[in-house]
Amino acid sequence: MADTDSDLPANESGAERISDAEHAVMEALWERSPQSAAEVCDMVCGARGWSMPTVKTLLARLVSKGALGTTPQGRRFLYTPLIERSAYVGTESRRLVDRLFGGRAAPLFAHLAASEQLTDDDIAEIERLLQELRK
Amino acid sequence: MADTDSDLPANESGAERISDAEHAVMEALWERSPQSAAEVCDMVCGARGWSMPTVKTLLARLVSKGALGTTPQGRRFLYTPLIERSAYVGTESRRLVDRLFGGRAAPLFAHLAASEQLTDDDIAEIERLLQELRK
DNA sequence: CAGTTCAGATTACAAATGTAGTCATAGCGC
DNA sequence: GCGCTATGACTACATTTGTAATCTGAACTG
Repeated sequence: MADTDSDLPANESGAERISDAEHAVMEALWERSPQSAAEVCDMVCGARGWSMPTVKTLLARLVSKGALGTTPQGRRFLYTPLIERSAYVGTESRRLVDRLFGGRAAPLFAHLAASEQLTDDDIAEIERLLQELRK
Repeated sequence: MADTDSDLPANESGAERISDAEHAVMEALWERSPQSAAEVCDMVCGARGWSMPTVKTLLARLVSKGALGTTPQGRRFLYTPLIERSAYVGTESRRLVDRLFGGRAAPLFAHLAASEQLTDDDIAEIERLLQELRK
C-alpha cells in the first residue's frame, strides 16, 4: 500500500508533535543521555510533581513517536534522544514566528523589545551576533 | 486561601490556554471586529477547511474561556475579542522563550540567526530597533 | 398566520494529552 | 532455589482539542 517509507522514524520534518509534558522528558535526556527511566524521573519528577508511571508513559510515547531510542542494558532500557534539541527548537520557534508574526522574525524581536523582555546582556549579545551577520 | 480574585474572568494573565484552532478564530476577530459567526467563517473556513458548526464550536469555547465577548444583534451575536492580541502574543512568546531558551531572548535570536530565518529586512529592522533601545 | 430558514445551544465522538494504576517478569539478595 | 523488587508493558481514565451533526426556537416571507 504505497508504504514506501516503511516505518519512518519520524526523526526528520515529519516528526509527530512532542507535547508539553513529553518535552520536559526530552529536556532531561538532552541534558544527559543515555539515562534509565528512574534517572529521568530523578531529574524531572520533583519539579513537575510526577510519579514514575507518568515518566514511563511519556518515555514510551516518545519512543513510539520516534523521538527517543532505547538500548537494552541488563533488564532495563537506556533512553537516548533521536532528534536533536536544535531541530526541535527550530521547529517550535518557526511555528511561533509563523503563527504570531507572519513568519517574520523582526516583529517577534520588536515585540520582545517593546515588552522589555530583553536584558542588557541580551541586547549586547544580539548586537554581537548582528556584527557577525553583517560580515 | 489567598483566593483574592474570586472568579477571575480569564481576561488577564490567568487566561485559559487558547488552542491552535481557536487561535485562528481569534486572528479573524483581531483583524476585524465585531463580527458574526458567519462572517468569521467567511474569513477562516476556506483556509482551514472548516464548516460552520466548527466555527460555532470554537466561538462558543472562546466565549466560555473569556477570550471573546458577545453583543446580541437581532437574533444573532456579534463577537469581539476580550483579550488583546498583543497580550496573547506576549504570553505565547514568553512561553516559548521560557521553555526553550531558559527565559533569555538572546539565544532565541541566535537560533533564528543560525538557522537563517532572518531576512535582510529583518536584520535591518532589528538594527534599527537596537538603535532606539540604546538611546 | 404557517412554513422555511438561519442562528445559537446541545450533543457527539475520535484523537491527543496528562497522569497514573496494574501486571508480568527477569534478576538480585539471602 | 525462592521470594522480593525494580522495570517495562499494558490498561485506565478524565480533560482538551479538532471537527462536526442535530436540535430548538426566533425571524422573515409569502
